Amino acid sequence: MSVRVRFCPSPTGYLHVGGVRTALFNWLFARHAGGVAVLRIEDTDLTREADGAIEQIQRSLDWLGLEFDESPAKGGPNSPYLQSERLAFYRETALDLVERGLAYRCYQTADELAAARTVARETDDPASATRLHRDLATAEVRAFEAEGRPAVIRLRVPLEGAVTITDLVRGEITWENRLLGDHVICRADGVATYQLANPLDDVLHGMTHVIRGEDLLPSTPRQVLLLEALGHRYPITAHLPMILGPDRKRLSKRHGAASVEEFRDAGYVPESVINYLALVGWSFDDATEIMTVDELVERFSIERVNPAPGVFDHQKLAWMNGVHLRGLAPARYEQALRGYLITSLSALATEPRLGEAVALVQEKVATLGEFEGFAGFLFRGVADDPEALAKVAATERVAEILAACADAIASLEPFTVEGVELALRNVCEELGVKPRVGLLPPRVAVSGRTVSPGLFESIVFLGREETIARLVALSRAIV
RNA sequence: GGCGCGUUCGUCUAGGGGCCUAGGACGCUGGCCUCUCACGCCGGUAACACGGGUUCGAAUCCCGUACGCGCUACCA
Repeated sequence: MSVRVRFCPSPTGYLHVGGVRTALFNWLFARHAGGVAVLRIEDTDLTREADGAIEQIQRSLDWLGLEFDESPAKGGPNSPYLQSERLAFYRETALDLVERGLAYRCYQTADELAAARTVARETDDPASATRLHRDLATAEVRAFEAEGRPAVIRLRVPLEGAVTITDLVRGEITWENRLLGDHVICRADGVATYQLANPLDDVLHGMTHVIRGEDLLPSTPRQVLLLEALGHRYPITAHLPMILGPDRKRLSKRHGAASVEEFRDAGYVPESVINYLALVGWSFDDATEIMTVDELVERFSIERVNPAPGVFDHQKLAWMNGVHLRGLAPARYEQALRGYLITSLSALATEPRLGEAVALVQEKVATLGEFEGFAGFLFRGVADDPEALAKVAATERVAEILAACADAIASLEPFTVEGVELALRNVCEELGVKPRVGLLPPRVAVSGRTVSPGLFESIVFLGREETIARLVALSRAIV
């Protein structure tokens, strides 16, 4: 049977790092196996739904290039992919289980439940609190109904036996049924809970594997039991390790950037986000780290997933982003850069010569976010940096150097990178100053800063007139 | 409290009984290269949680302890 997996976020907010990793591993697993990846939205709890969350999740996946074969947006042969569109069916299923005695109505109020729980907690049967209405007499049921008490539906979990799974990441795991308790599969308002909707949809969507976070591991036995009651077999599972913050707690917004969009807005490129995330919890071998998406697809295997949780390392992601940025084909770099500048509402976004500037910065910056500060002078005036100004002003014989540079540039022929380099080095030699000293004034004159892309390339990019104008402007500024 | 999972350098990891005086990468750091920055190159730093077993031999297998995390909702 061909592989079918799903990524099923609930639309409670943006797509966070942990979610992306789950989406990515599912996607890699499917693509590697030539199977199908499904995107399903688990929106059974409308009260928790955030406006626009579905669109935002889809947008994030699109930006990353993780294309799902079946999804709410795309549709597919197993519609719907939105749980809110299948509520009636979940309810019927729950009712059917009640009919068959495999589930039952529980009329406990929240207070009663809470009280029972605290008591049961101290006993050797802590799950008993969930079973209080498991065997209600008909008269009692009638009384509750007459009272108009709302009821939830609980699954009648066997008191004996155990559930054992063989997780692809963790191996064999067993839970005793009696410790599980009778969990709620349908709320008092008639809407199914995750414990019913999720496994049922997995069957309806023909899932062969369930690849999800370790936080969901404890709900596996409940879902296995539910599907058994329904006469289905639970898919093969693979529970991925959690992604932690530096404090070893689950990664969240308080640890800094936690959503895909934040990384995009910080100038990260999908190539590196994917590569980095693939490596938290998985590795190919003892040395390979930098990989393209295609290579990841080819090399990914769930067996090599590490069961231990991992700390998200911003620094390593930043480094990796630089590596990918440097390796990007110029056209792709320009595309990514323009996309970045557009979303960050930069005026540079429409510059026609952006592509030419790529060659000057590609080796220099680790994120697209540095572009504007680093290379903005190529498109507008020099940067305003008093410190740089002070530093040139303190340089010996600045005026002389600037004048000589201007002269050299003025008469230079041909006006090429090599030509400019030769000319400026000659200026240094004639004035008897080392290049690292002599090239500082023209660098500040041209860029406004002490740190810049290659000086000679920058000068050629700006052109003869503009360069001379800037050299002159600086000499005037420092006298 | 109960149940479950986990534990190799600060971090991500390789390792699945002898190849390990534990390898790679990020970070930090010394140096080289160099028009600044960055890249690159050479070097350094730093780990098998602890205690018992099993075995000729354990980072690797088993048990226990400790610690961490997750779950313990009419949230997913």
